[in-house]
Amino acid sequence: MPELPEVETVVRGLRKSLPGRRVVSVRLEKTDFIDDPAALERDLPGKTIADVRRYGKFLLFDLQSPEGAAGNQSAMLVHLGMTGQLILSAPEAPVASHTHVFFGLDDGSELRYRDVRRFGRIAMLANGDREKSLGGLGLDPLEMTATQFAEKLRGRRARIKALLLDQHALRGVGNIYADESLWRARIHPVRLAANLLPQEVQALYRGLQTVLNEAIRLRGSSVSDYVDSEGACGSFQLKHRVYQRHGEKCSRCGSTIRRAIVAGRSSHFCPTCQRAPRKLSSRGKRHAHR
DNA sequence: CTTACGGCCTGGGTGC
DNA sequence: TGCACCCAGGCCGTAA
Repeated sequence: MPELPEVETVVRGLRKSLPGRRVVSVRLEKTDFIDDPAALERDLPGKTIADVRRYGKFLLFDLQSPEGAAGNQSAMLVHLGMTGQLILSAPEAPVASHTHVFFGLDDGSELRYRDVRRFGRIAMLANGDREKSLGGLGLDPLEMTATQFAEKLRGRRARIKALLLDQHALRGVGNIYADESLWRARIHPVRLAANLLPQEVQALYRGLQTVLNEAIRLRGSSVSDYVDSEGACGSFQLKHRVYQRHGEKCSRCGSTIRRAIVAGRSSHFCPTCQRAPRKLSSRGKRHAHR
């Protein structure tokens, strides 16, 4: 599933060839994941892609009108959801199943959007819409300081796993990198953010940055459908220590990795390295035997 | 306001 | 061969 490192890898790939390219055509198949399909077909052709950027798990295509000047702040927003792919192809290349959008470019190449589950999203953003769509998002985990991170956790009674996944707190972290960074910081996913010790917050900050940077270096984790803009798999899935490794041995202590539902998501952790808290929360339902 | 949780979207994989 | 079921990420509505 595309999270920060996967989206970053796609963006870096697209930046090698898209800036300066003009979109000459848009062809749509299924459109139920597109905010306004008619607007996409009407407004995108003729625009030049000035830049491609990542914002959390979103890709942002900055667009320029041919005339220059007026109405020049438009952009296209893409979220890959769980199975979304953006792949640069030759127009004559075979079309993979579940390919729903074809962007024809002025150099004769084609950018294709493929999404098996269609949990992704595409939207055209006019001048003022950028703030509306992206303004509520939290800190970028690779740009924040340790102090900003600690500040974000302070006083929060939510489980740390839920907070890591909350895009309004941090932008870009998903299930894989939440579990992997918690393992590195030796923090159990049900711990309340406010109860983390300063040195644990520090360890989590470092764990997040280490895991995310290493995952970017290895071009992301290909666990389901993820591939980069050239259709190639990443390899960070080979470095996962807990994610989807339940039943295997912890590489640090040899205990058996467990899986449990936390914050509505399956969570993977080492029960020895990542100690469960005594009390789950103020309305804990555990009897606390022993 | 904060947090928790269930439901919804979809379809590939799994297990019977 | 079929088929019910699980599960994924994000988001939204509801409840406490």
